[in-house]
Amino acid sequence: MEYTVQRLSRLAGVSPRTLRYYDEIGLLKPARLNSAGYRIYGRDEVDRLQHILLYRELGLGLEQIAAIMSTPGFDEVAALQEHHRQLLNRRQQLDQLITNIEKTIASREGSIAMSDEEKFEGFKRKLVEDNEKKYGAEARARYGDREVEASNQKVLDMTPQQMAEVEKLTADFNKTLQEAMKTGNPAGELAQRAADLHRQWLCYFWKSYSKEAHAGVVQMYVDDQRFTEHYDKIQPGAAQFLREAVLRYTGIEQPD
Amino acid sequence: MEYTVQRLSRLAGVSPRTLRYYDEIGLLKPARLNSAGYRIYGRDEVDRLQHILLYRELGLGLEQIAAIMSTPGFDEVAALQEHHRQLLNRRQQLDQLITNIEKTIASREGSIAMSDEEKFEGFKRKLVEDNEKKYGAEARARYGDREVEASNQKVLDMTPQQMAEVEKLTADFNKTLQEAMKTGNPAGELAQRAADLHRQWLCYFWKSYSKEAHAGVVQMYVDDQRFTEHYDKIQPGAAQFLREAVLRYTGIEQPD
DNA sequence: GTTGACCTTAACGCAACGTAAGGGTGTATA
DNA sequence: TATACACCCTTACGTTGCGTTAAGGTCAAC
Repeated sequence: MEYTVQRLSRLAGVSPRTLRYYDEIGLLKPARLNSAGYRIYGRDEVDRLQHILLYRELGLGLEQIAAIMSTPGFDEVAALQEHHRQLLNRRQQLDQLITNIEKTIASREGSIAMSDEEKFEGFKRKLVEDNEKKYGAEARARYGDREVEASNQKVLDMTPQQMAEVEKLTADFNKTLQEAMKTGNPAGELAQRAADLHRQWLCYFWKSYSKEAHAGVVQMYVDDQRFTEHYDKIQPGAAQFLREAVLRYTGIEQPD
Repeated sequence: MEYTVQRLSRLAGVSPRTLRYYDEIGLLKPARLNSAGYRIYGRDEVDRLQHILLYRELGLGLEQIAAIMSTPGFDEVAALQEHHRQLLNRRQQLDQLITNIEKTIASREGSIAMSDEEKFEGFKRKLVEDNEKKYGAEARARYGDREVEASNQKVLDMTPQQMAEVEKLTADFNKTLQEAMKTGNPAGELAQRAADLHRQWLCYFWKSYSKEAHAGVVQMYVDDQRFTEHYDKIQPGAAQFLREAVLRYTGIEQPD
């Protein structure tokens, strides 16, 4: 079966403009152009479009979708299974929101009073969700599902006061790290204070602290470009510097 | 409790920019400005923001949110209940998508085959959803839940061929109506043909046709600005003209 | 009295399209 | 054979809901 833009658009429930746009950005090229330059789509393109829409439905950006679908070892079934899992997750989030609305209705009707913090509970869960979207798959691969769930739960359980403390800690840590880098010495006092602040910070997210895990995570900061970029915003080379400092702090992999 | 932009933003999990933007478009004004022009939010604004975020979570545009929240007889609890219903709806849609993914996985593994139409099933439901978002609440209020559900179900059950027929019918109807308006006579042959096409069109969405309902719906086209605007795009005065034509067609409220 | 963390407005940037504008194509029908 | 009409094309500017500098006031603390 061959489709022109409009036919395919009707089949899939998107606009012709969307298909042209996807062509323009190279996300979904037509199988061929006819003599007059019309876009002609075939069976493969139908399948590809279906996938694109699935990913889109999951909230991924088109660029990310393109990246995922073009990776050489792209395992379709595995990817679908992963998204199946995410959809289940999202349904859970929806349930939370539904509960939240029900509670709100009840409070409007005067039966329960809600604190300011409670009012935003559903949204806080969303923060966790967004984080999941960014780092979830990799984090799970590295640490296993149980660890990640525990971390998420800890964030959800935080009071606003604790949230504020975490933010303060983050700020302190950033400042201290920046100061420490000026000294250039990852073994110095400032650097060790930064490492300690980093440990404190981690303890807000981990159910238990270990030196090994701490050393592991800063190693990841160096290995994973996204983390590197994040820390390098504080100052170029920050991820590297932090790793050196934490290795000394934990006493693991003592350099000679 | 009083909040500055950043404090409130942290409480609610949004950015300060978002709060300033909401102020800018008049969606959420601070309770007052302090002597230096700082925005100061109070308890009422916290509540209002919570509502805004709830609506936003439901996928409503900010303009629509403002409209809903500013209508004079705005019944908060009723609105919340309406959204509660929509959330349940959305969960159903998610379930549909999950089913679709499961089917896709199965088909990738070679156990079943999917038709091109099936591949987009979950997404077609989204069309219905979007429609719901626009007109759902009012439609339900006017016709009751059962009628609306039935209509949605009919759309979902449509084959692509039927969808195409509907579109053809829509085009025919638009053209005929336009022609009819040139004659200026809502009782004329062309106008009556337009009315008949309109009846046919309705039959794709209604589980049963009645002259009374037909007359009622064209009256609504005139009363409801959004419909009026839609039909007036065909030609100014189209909604009015169609109403006259259909009243003659159905023989209801015969004018003298 | 000077940091540093807040606040302000103004303005441009962004994704993912929607929406004309201006023009070619193709086929059915008068 | 002409012409109508439903398609198709590219180009390009508009939209939503903010993110992100830029350029500059405010204020509590050291």
